[in-house]
Amino acid sequence: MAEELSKVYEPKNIEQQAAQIWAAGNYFHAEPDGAKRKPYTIVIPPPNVTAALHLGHALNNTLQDILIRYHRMLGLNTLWMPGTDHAGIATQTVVEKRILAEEGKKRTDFKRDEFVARVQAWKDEYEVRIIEQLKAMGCSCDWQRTRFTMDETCAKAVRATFFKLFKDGLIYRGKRLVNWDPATQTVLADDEVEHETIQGNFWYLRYPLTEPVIVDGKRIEYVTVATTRPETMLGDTAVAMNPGDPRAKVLVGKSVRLPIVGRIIPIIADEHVVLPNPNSEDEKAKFSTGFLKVTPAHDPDDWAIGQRHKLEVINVMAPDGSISDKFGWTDWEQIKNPDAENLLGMDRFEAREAIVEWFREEGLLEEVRPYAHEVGHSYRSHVPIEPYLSDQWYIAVKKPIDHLAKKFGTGLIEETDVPVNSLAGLALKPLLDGRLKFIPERYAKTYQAWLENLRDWPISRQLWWGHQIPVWSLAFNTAHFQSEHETDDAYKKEYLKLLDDFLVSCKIENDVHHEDFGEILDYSSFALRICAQSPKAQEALNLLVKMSLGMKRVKNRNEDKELKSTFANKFSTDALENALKLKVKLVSLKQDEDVLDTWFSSALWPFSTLGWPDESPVLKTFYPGDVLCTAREIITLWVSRMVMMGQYCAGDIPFKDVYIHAMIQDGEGRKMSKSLGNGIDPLVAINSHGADAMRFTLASMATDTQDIRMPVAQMTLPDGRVENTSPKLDVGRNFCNKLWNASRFAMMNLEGTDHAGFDKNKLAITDKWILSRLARTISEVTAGLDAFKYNEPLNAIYKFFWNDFCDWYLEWAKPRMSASPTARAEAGETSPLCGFDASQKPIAQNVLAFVLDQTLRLLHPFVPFITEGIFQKLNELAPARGLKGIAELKDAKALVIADWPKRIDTLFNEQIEQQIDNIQTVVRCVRDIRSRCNIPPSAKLIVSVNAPQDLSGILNSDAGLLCQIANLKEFSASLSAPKPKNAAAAIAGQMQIYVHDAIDVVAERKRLTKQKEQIEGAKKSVEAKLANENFIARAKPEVVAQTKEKMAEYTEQLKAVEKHLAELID
RNA sequence: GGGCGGUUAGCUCAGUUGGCCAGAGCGCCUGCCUUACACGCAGGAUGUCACAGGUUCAAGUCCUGUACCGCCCA
Repeated sequence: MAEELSKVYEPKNIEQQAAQIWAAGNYFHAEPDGAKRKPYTIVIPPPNVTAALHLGHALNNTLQDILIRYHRMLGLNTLWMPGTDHAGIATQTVVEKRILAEEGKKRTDFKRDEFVARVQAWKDEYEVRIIEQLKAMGCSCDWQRTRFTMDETCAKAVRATFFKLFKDGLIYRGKRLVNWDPATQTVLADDEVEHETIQGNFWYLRYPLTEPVIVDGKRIEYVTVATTRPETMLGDTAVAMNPGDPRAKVLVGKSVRLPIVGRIIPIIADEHVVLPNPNSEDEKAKFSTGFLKVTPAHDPDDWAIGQRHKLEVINVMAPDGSISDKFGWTDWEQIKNPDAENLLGMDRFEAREAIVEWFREEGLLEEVRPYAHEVGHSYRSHVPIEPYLSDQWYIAVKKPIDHLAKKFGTGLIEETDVPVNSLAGLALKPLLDGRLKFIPERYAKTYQAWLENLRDWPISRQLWWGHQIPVWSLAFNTAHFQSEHETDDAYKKEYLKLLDDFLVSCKIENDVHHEDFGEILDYSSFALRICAQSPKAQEALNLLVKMSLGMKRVKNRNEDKELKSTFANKFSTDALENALKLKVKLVSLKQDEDVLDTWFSSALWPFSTLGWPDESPVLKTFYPGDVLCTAREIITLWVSRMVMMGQYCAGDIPFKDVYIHAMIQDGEGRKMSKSLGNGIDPLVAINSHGADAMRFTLASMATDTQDIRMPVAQMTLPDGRVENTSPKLDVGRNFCNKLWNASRFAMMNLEGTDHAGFDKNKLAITDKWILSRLARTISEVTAGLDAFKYNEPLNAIYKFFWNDFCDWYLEWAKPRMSASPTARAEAGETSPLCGFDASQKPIAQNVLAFVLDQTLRLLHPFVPFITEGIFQKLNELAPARGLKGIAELKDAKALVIADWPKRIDTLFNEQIEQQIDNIQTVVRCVRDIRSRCNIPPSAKLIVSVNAPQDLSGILNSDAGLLCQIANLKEFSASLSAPKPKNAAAAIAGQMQIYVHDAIDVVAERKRLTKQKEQIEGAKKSVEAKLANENFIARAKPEVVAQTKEKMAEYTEQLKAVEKHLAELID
């Protein structure tokens, strides 16, 4: 059977095989077990359904899988919750692009639900691909629990949370400047704005003062503002200057007449204004006049100034970026003049030219200076972004929540303006208390600083793809009541009564919450907003919406009739009656068209996926979770919000540890991206090198730095495609191949292993040595994983497996396991020094099986497929693998659920490790001489060693090991061993090693001279230390002692080298 | 503008609390198809630890400053 194993590791087969075993055993599935085992939970950062996974995802998920598999083997009840994110704007955008490219249609050519269906189809396709990719990477997620941020389970949590927030008064509507793309007429998220440097101008415009003033004896008629966007001056509502400006005393409080427009606007004082300084390095100071035109509706900074000074906000543009009086030019009626009217309808850039020209003609254009500056551009249409004023929904993050005061306390968090019982406080406090930890620690700062300076969270997006905001606005027409009531309050009372009757008769009064009256939409109506939590309440409202529309469009009486009967059936005839009563008084009723920010649903992910708000054993067992593993750009966007919402909704932080991993870059330190074409597709990596190889490479690169570079190289695949891969992947593949072959070799020798024949008293020194090394490795790997290290434990296993186990142990074990003494004799093993003891076979076999078994377990979290494959074969060949009296092992059907190796302190053996180290040194010296003197490997040599008595004794007792591995025919060591004539000599530690009959004098001299220089160099630095009185006096005693020992050793060595060199000259 | 990193061999990176004549893998050079592995074996060469100061008996490691590269937030 062992012969069937291929000579080269072929990942495909073994990946399939292992995946089948895991699936058949359903090992990834977690169920509550009544707290028999400690639970361990990780929720996946749900990948966007926008696109397939890239290498960064591969890293992210590999690291999570390592943690998950490790903890599963530790025996915890381990859940890795998988799923995907709908990624609102990103996904909608890709789909829009594709539809435009393939069908020439725009989003607005579809009805909303038609378009959403198209996005849904995209999502279905990519969700499948993503899950397949994760599986191909070996991720051991609980696939049965796979969630999607817009599925019914998650939607329920979204509704419940929104409702809770709404009820707690944390949700409100407010105005905000958004990134507006006038070409496609959509809002863009900040990260969809690309900053480009533009060669533009500063235009210096004169604004005449309404009354001239005298400053320092000079009469001033106007102030000059500098702007890069003259067209926005139409919306100016103030001119600001720094209060520190010497002219401010006189000018602040005065006003100017805005050219073209004629609006009288005040001069105000604001710290934000940069003082002019023509010699400054600071560009802003260099170009500043000290006067800043303030346009709150068209610039974020000006907006802030406007807020501080309660300035009027005047929007002079239409959504397409043209100058318009229709979208918030509140004083247009007063302004209206031919010069301004001329500008209406002009594109913003046309208007810019026209306005500059106007100023020039009027003699108000003081100067034009070229200026290079950053301008935000739409990543979609590439036109400059327009900051545009619009209404948005917000969550108040610093508002205290009364009913949480009992649990979380009240008051401000020290040195902040964040109330403990506000959303921001709920997220910040656990960090300060040490309950929430970041790894690496430095990222805690990012988190903390963000929360401390947090502004209210805008949660609405003008998109179609996402969770539609569950708020319905009603407007009542006061005209309907005029005969009955005289005061507003009386109207309100009646509206409320009508509404309540409706809600009660629908039995949804507990599922909705409405804001107080108060917002006046226009002179003839009042409005209120209803937030509905349950699908039932939403249905009632939506039916009411439809009925209201039907009423107005009398054309379809059948439809209207049908609606009514549907309503009556779903609710009751009573309810219908109330609905109709209500309907009559309505001017409008509609659901808010916006959707929620994607991060809103993501924030709930750690508990929405577990079925919250339903209290179930699953939620109880697996929430709160343990670790979140993600990238650093997500700390503020996502991590903070999960903690916030976890506390607010589920009453506890969603995880204790946040592991932040590095970002993968290409060899030049650039982000991997589609546009640069420097990305690596994980599936290509898996196909070319194997999933385990990819994981190995990624994990070995995972240190706590912030970036990791992965040189990208093109490679032709077997099917002829040319794809990006990386030479770094070879590292992993080579390791897997080594693992494969060493295991193959081991298994060739394990057939018929006599487990009972093991006797711990017969362990060879090499057995004790490899077990000591193993014990060390187990404790290093375990400690490393517990500390969220990946590269260190992997390195430790790599060294152990390759440099100890394969390079030395296997070589030494070969003869012990070979068929028979006769066979060995035939193979030329005749030296009496390499004696053969038949009783050694089961000892070597059992140790070999044990060490291989333990190695597989240690490696499994990193390279799950190959280790599972080998483990299965090992189970067939050597089913029992413990070492009687040393380490017992429990059987495991599959490695994925096998026990993690236990620390075996009794196996540590410092002395034996030292002993083998000496032997290895001798062997290396012999090999070095062999290589330099061109002695063929096949030549059997005679070697003697001059070394202190005790060391000589040890070497002599291990002569067999030396002979075997260095291919010697004779070996001896003694205190007084002389250097034979024609021998080459090497000096190492306290040993002088003589290889007899190696007579290349030239090579020998070269070698010894070099060694002499080396020793001299080392001696010199040690001498210098010892000559320094301060060193003797102040350094730690053990360091001084160590240095003295070294000094003695170097002195001896130098003597020996010099002697050998002298003899050589003779 | 604020914050956080990085700069160590040709390349990609380790280097724990200062004790190091500075390590690994790849690449390079030499010799090997040695019956597990040429995706391998054996051996070898390779560094002003970005720069300038400082602290210390001792600095790649700690402190200050400079330069360059990168990321995040405004």
